[in-house]
Amino acid sequence: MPKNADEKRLKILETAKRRFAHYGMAKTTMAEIAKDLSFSKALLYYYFPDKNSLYAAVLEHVMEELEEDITASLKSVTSVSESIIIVLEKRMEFVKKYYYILEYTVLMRKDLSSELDQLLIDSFENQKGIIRSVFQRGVERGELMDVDLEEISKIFLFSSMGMRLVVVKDLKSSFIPEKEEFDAILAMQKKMAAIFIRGLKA
Amino acid sequence: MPKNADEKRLKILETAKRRFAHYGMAKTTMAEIAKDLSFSKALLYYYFPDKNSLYAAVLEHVMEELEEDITASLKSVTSVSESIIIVLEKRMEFVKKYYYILEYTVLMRKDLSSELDQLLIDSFENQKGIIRSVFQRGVERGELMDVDLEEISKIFLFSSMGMRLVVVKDLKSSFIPEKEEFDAILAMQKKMAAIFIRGLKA
DNA sequence: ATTTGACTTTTGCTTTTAAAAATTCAGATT
DNA sequence: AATCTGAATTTTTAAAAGCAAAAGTCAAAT
Repeated sequence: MPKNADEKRLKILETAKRRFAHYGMAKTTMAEIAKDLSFSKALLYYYFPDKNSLYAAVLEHVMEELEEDITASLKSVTSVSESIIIVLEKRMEFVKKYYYILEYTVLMRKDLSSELDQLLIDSFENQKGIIRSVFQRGVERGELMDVDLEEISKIFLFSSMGMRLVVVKDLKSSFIPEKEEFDAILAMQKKMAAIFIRGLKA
Repeated sequence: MPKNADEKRLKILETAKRRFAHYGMAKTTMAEIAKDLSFSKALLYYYFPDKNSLYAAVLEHVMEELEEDITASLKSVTSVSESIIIVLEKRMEFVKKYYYILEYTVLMRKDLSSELDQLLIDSFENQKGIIRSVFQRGVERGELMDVDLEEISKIFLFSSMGMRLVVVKDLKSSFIPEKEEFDAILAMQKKMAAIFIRGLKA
């Protein structure tokens, strides 16, 4: 049972997350979220100014979760190759788990509130930062040659995210991709990463 | 002045190409094409069964032009790096020139006639074939290590096409990308290619 | 400071429908 | 017979109207 305001806010966030992850933004109503919690609809508006902000908060929450997860997993690893594999795997794991929240939002990038849009940009920058620090450690330990880290991490991220998009374009009829498709893309991303990293070796 | 049927067919194709490249499929009417040529609308239907087929014929024509252009340019080059750069440059040149016909069609991949869809698949395979033969020559001359050519060329193509898509997603409001955007993507693709190829060196 | 039920405003569908565009065809022309 | 056309027909598209559902507001209660 929530005791104070902050806890209640969090409860709303979690319930909304479940709904959004399963049905997406458009197919989730504020009334449904309220009903799940046995709150009044108006209460949701007491804690969040509007639906968009609630969605943005959920998205932010998910992205923080991903970042923390990746950062924690990277602690125990040193080589660039292993690190990148972990990043790719974690990312795909989250994409699978929160498909509607993550990819669908990215795909709908056009006609998105500027708030959400900024969040996606931040997320991209964040991912790039993670990649960059991985490469940076590689350079520092002499594993990789000295390169423009900012540029290289951007290029790497574009390549791997891009591969994903090429395949998404292919998904004709069905809407939610199959597990096999996720796996196939991940396999390609890993292969690409291996070649890419080899190409950066000192 | 067209003298026979084949010439007239070609005239139609060229006029349609101009219209489609400039205004896209949806904003080009059969009546307009006919008017450009001072033909009757019905005559277009004598040479092409329907609008879709005409569009498909135009797309095919453009893709053949691209392939021939690339193949010819590759004749004089031997190194893998130079070859890939040529492929990337030519491809971007065509994307710029026939923006609506090429990218727009790819972007609209969903809800496309199966005829057009097949054409895009063929085009993709074709591009992959070109890349593969470049890599193959590299392997044969001992420049590159021995790899699964089919797989590697697919991965390379996905990466470079994907980078393009990531950026296209970014294009918020405006519809036709600026020259600078094309150039920026091309620069990234080249950089990625350089690292990728280095990663494949024997 | 929280919470809600009742109320107002927006948004997102159908349905309607008129115009535009695609497509067909009977017959003319070469 | 192969080409070609004007006119007619069918299909799409796009704007307008109506309506139900969902978003969002607010005065009053706890």
